[in-house]
Amino acid sequence: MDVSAETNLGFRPLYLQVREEITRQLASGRWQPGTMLPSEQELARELGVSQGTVRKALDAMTAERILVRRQGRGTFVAEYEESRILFQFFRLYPDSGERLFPISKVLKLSSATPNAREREALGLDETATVWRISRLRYHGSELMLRETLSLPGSIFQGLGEMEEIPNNVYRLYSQRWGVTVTRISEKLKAVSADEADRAELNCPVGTPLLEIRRIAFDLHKRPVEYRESRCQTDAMHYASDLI
Amino acid sequence: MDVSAETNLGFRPLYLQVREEITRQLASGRWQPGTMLPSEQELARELGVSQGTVRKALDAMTAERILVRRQGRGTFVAEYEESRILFQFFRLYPDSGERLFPISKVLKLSSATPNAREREALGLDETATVWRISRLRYHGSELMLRETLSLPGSIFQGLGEMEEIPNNVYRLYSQRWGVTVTRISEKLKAVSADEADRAELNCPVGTPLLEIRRIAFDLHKRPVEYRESRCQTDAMHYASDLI
DNA sequence: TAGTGGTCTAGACCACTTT
DNA sequence: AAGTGGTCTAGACCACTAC
Repeated sequence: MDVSAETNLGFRPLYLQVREEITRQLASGRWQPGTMLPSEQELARELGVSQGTVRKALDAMTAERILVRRQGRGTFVAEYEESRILFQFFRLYPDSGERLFPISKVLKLSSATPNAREREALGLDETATVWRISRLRYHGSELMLRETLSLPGSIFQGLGEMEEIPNNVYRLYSQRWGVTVTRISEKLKAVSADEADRAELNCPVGTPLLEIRRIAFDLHKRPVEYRESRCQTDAMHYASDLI
Repeated sequence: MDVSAETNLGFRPLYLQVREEITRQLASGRWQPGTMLPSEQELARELGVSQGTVRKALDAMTAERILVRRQGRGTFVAEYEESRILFQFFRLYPDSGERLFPISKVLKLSSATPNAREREALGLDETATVWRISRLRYHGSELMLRETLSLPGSIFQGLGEMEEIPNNVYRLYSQRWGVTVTRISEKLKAVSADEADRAELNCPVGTPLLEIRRIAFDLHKRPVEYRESRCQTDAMHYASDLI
């Protein structure tokens, strides 16, 4: 058999290996959100590759929004500032007027055995536990949606003892547990308001609501949050850009 | 005044100029969808820049899904095959089972003066005309949604004389009018089925429906299609990935 | 002025496809 | 074997920021 005619299956570009190594160091906590990475030249020396190869890795991570590069300043670990949450992770817009960061009011924080949907979304079994956070969210003074967040107890240890859950939970995950949310997958349906919706959202039973089922993934593509939201869309809409 | 301290406002990277030039030639019809572009080396010679600069331009256009690059074969103008439509431009999925390209049944094709929403979406005024295509769409044998497409009469001349509108309208736009859809923006709401929905979708008045208002843009970022869809989501969902 | 990322070039070599 | 895109390197220079 002529070896030269074979396909080289084991091939893995150097810049992808570099990206993985930088991701590993990031996950291990070498650089905190908001801090600067070493310069391209320095990383290249550290890793024993050329500066152009480091650049390709950093560019890929910038495209994934894990890093932020600023010409003349440096390369930084992305933070969960409100503007980023608003633009990257939140697709609900008011039909008219200014966009505001949603205010949250927590109704309940509890621990439970995961139900079927939580198990499937988070890859858990019946022996696991989840935290459940029920909350309402407001756009300004307008009640917008109600939702329940489900979080694996194994990852978010001690969550139940928190006195207050902030509006910006992704920043909390990052600061308290080192969990970096990088990708989100959402499934939408139109549903009818039930009795619970009526009680919490103050709308008649039967009102059409937008139901959003979200799974959030971390740096290692591990599911870390499952969320079910039910949203009134008479004055809001969900925006989606297909590129 | 020290010139060296000023910011260089007029700066425009060469690879962006190259991208624009290639986009211009693409829009002018030099290469049809599915055909191969000249090699990087050849384009570099034509345009008087280095091969690396051409590569950067082609990579950017590939990221925009205008081009498709295949190692060992060449760089091709993206086509509107069904798989691309399904993955890039169509976000509705069955809750279970296989995804199918939606079958369309045209109910009506007419010409009209644009209403307020059409004027705003397509940037038209009261003196313009639009084509309106009303149709039903099926996933297999399952009726999924009803929708109306609105198209500027000035762009899609002669559309009214067509005997049949194919399922894949973006391929039609491309083949017949040289209109290349590259980006789509959608706004979603949950609404209640009205009398017209009942009649066409065969569902009770009051059923929650997912309403999708879509604007499609061409190579020059010009709006070329406005679409309002109303979809039953008891067995389907709308998928959205936030990255 | 020094340091950072961004652009541009040139060339070598690799992986993949086609002939 | 020839031709394509993909990777990797090295170096020069540009644009931007901070000091």
